[in-house]
Amino acid sequence: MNRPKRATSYDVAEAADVSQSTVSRAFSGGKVSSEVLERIQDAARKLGYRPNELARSLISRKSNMIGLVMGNTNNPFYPTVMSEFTQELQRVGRRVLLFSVPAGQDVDAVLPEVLQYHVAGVIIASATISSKMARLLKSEGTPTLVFNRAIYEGSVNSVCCANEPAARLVAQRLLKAGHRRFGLVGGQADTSTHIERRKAFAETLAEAGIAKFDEESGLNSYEGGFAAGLSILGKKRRPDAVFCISDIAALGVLEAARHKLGLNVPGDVSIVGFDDIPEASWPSYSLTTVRQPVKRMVAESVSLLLGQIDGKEPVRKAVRIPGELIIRTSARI
Amino acid sequence: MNRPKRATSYDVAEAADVSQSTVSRAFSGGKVSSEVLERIQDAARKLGYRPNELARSLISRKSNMIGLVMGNTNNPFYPTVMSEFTQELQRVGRRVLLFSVPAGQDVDAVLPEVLQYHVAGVIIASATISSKMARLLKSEGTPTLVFNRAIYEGSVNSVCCANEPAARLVAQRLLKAGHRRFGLVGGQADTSTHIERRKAFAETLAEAGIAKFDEESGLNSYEGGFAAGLSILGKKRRPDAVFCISDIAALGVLEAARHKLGLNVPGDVSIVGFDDIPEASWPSYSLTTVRQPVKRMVAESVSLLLGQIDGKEPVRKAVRIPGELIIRTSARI
DNA sequence: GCCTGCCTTGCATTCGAATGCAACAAGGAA
DNA sequence: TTCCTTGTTGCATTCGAATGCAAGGCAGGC
Repeated sequence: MNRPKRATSYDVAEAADVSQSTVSRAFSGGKVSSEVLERIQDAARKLGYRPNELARSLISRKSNMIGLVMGNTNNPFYPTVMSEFTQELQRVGRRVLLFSVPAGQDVDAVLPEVLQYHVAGVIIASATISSKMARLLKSEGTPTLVFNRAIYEGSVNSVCCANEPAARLVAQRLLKAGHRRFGLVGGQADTSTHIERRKAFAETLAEAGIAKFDEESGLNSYEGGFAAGLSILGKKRRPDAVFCISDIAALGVLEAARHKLGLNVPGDVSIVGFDDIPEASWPSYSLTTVRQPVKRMVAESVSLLLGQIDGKEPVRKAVRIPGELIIRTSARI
Repeated sequence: MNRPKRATSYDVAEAADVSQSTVSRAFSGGKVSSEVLERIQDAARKLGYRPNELARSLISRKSNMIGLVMGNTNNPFYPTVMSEFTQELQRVGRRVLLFSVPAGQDVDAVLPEVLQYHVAGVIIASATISSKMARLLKSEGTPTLVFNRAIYEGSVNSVCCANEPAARLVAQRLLKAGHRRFGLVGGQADTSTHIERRKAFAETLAEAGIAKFDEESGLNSYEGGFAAGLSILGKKRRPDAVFCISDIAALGVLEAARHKLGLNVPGDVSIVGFDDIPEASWPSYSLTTVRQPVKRMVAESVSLLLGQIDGKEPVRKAVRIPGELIIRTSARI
């Protein structure tokens, strides 16, 4: 590999008959007379010169890469999130350095690697952050934002959906429509999304005098939802309403109900999801669900993180974006 | 932002009472006596030192970042691809610098930006590369791989599905099963996936004496497929078999057929897709389709690119991975 | 005891761009 | 004319780690 040497600022400097410093200033917004600027741009164009971002980041001690750490990739909600983040960050001139958390590992393993790249900030989606890592990030001074997980301690910003009012509303509407036996298909038990949605749902039922409901884990995957659906709806006294912590699990439940158990949805059982992934709106499902406004959440996340990078925003902020109940036909509501 | 200074190799050197060079060697596999190595590792642990990847890449003139350029993100096939690439590259110790091609723009706009980061290689997925860019990449000496698009000229490697035999097989099976009026729901007309699949399909029909078939663009999106389905199946003399260039469009066609036009699938019309996205296997769809073996394609892509980076592989290679016809119930076949 | 050779370590330089400071030119005020 | 101001430009240094080369230590062979 005799990799051809790329043109550097020195090459351009020589060609334009100026010093390297001037070339640098020409490309980073410094003061340069218009006549010289033109000469430099001409030379740069001829040589195919573009500043080396690595050198730039090294000397200026600030990179414009953002580390994006993604956990679970089974759930089609997250590809959407990832793609929104990439586009939004790109729009504001930032680059995305992508990390995925390998199945079975946790974020702690990859975060140090992210930091080796001296990213300007870190976004953690679909995963929580241990207090050990929170401390690490703080001591390194790397602004961090956790997406779609609430952080109850530490100094990390977070943006997530207002889970509790949304879950409460779902329970209220189901109750009001006359449902009496409930089921819940959860996600990972230790995530804030699961905990908060479950808690608000359970409390609302309890307030109406319903102390118990069936519960299964849907693992935030289609297959998990399918299995949970079979189990929860296969019983003699099956629920007449099932609330699912994620749409992808809800679709699994729906398929199991219709195609495996021969149930009518919503005739025999109402099914409600959470997320509003694209599939939820397809006619075969027409899933009633809580929409997480991804675009808004992502935009808010990015602006919060950028503010923190620029040192303007307060250190600790937990933003909650309200969800929206989308009524379709999978529930009598 | 008084960003706390991070520990450098000099700090570690001082703490371990060795020179900076020795610290560097300790972290990059050079020769260091075991006694000294231990001292260095102790000091590094205490200081929380990790080598700065940017400085490393700058001096050694090789980064371990791979630029991943993604086009179309509507099609759920690509999130899968992206996630597989991320995991596979991470597995071999590479990082992914992610770029998305903004809607309406082409790859030419983002490639120069990718190169500013002096990535070790570039993977372009879901988009083609102009010959101008191919020249640029060659002159910069950046190994490049195009995924899921055939490249007919230039010196760029590519990995894609063997589209023609697969499409031919679909046509043959549909013919054999007695279908006589055909429809095709295509993707973007200028992509090799569209062109190759369409061509093989058309040729096979022609060989059987069927010169004409209805054609619509499904835009490789659910909505596009839905609209195409309405148009193509809403006619008086509608096709009894529709082949779709992508699963996501096929699902749109299927929904339109069933829920808008009241057709029975496969009773009234057979529908066949291409990709085998997860949704295709869900009972509501049970889509007969051609599976693109994503894992194999990705693994092959990565190994090809790495080979090129290490200077071992030949410069030009077009790998074709055979697809597999997955028979489900959306087609009488 | 001395020389040879290997192994480990340190010194000095390098990658490519940013930036504080000094030098300089041009223009205006006194 | 002289002095001062303002605006450009260049010089020298810096970021943090890798690496060629030379120096030093130590063992083995003679």
